Amino acid sequence: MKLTCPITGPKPYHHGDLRRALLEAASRVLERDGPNALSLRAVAREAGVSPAAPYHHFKDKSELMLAISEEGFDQLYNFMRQSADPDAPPMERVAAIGVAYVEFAKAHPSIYRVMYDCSRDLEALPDKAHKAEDGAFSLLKKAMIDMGVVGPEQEVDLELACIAAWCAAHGLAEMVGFRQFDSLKTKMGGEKAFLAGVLSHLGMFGQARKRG
Amino acid sequence: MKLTCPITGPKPYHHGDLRRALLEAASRVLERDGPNALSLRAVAREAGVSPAAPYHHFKDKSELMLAISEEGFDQLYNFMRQSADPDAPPMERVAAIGVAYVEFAKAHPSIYRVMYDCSRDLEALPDKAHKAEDGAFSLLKKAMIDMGVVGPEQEVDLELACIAAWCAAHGLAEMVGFRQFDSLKTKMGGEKAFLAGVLSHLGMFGQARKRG
DNA sequence: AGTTCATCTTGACAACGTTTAGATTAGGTC
DNA sequence: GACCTAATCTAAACGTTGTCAAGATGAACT
Repeated sequence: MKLTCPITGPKPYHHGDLRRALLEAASRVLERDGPNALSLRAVAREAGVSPAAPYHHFKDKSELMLAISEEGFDQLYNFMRQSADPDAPPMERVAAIGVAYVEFAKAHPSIYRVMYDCSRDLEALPDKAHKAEDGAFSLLKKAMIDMGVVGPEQEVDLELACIAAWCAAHGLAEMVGFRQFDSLKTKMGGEKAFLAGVLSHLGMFGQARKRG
Repeated sequence: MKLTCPITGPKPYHHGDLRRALLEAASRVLERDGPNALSLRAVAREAGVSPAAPYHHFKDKSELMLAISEEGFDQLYNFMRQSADPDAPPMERVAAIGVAYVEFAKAHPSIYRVMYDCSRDLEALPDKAHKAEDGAFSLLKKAMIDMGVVGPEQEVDLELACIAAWCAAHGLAEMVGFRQFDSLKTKMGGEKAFLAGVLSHLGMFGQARKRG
């Protein structure tokens, strides 16, 4: 059967660009049924192909997950970039990046979960394997340089500060992902105030808020 | 068959205290084969019982995992308590607690993974469901009060500071769990210096290091 | 037109979580 | 001591999963 999509036009192989279709199907499954329902077979089912079809595009399940993860980090990078107004003062920009990170994790909890499940399974592998994060990470690094808290001569300290910022954002993202903190939120008058409050205690985000 | 263990003596039910045995078997599987190999059947196999036996002691797999998780948080709590010398100045104590947290996660990566996999699956449940963390969390809170950074009158701010500290520690624990940071570590002359460096950027741990 | 090769399907396998029905045995009652 | 009840364990099965081998299909090139 020849499936020529009216939008994207004719596809390169006899059943279309299945790799792309699988990733989109995975995204749909993820949003609809959550990360625990994300099986290879469910993705194949959603894409309308046999359970073995994905094996011609991904070595195994973990490679599919990794591809989803990479798309997720791309989305995260774009969102962080959009949220950081390049004309804003550097400190505000760093703070905005941190807030964007947490907001992304909260808006797309399933994708965020897959992203870090993959990272966890890449455990003990060389740093090169984690290339997915690099785009977002270098965006943060650039903003931190502009911020001028760490001089450009101390690149070690810059790296440390960026790692620390990433830890803080990831820790907070996870925490608000699986804890409610309801009583505290109401006591503070909303989630936004709560997030700002926690961030004010967290390293360079705190610095940014104190000075900005 | 009557199995009377020579060490622990006769067991209450006809095949012994299976609940305890299952948890110990799970711990063994976890250390030997890692978190991805932790299946209900594998635990039953390790304990020498049928695949259906665990269902008389745990509602389902997630309840087994939760029990393991609770034991893990107990261990974490004890390790944190041991590491925080009660006679040391408060700021040192807070720093010691943070370092102990990260060291525990690094020393028992499989258990740590199960602990937070459970937390993630308890997502969107009331805070009461997360009672496992509470022991360790209140230990931190006590040390923070002694530290005197946040006055006891502002209990909201105290809570925020504790949450922030937990986020920082968890974020760092995960980060060093699945990233090597090898070049940076060697550049700094060891892992200890690296950890201290990152911590110095992270909120109240940073404060503790700057002042202590 | 025919060959080649990537792509997809079919059918199978082991392992998993879970349920049902039946065997075993501990603890309390006569 | 015999008996009953209820808790505990086993055996067998079901549906699902990740994965693979064998065969069918069709696109692209000669």
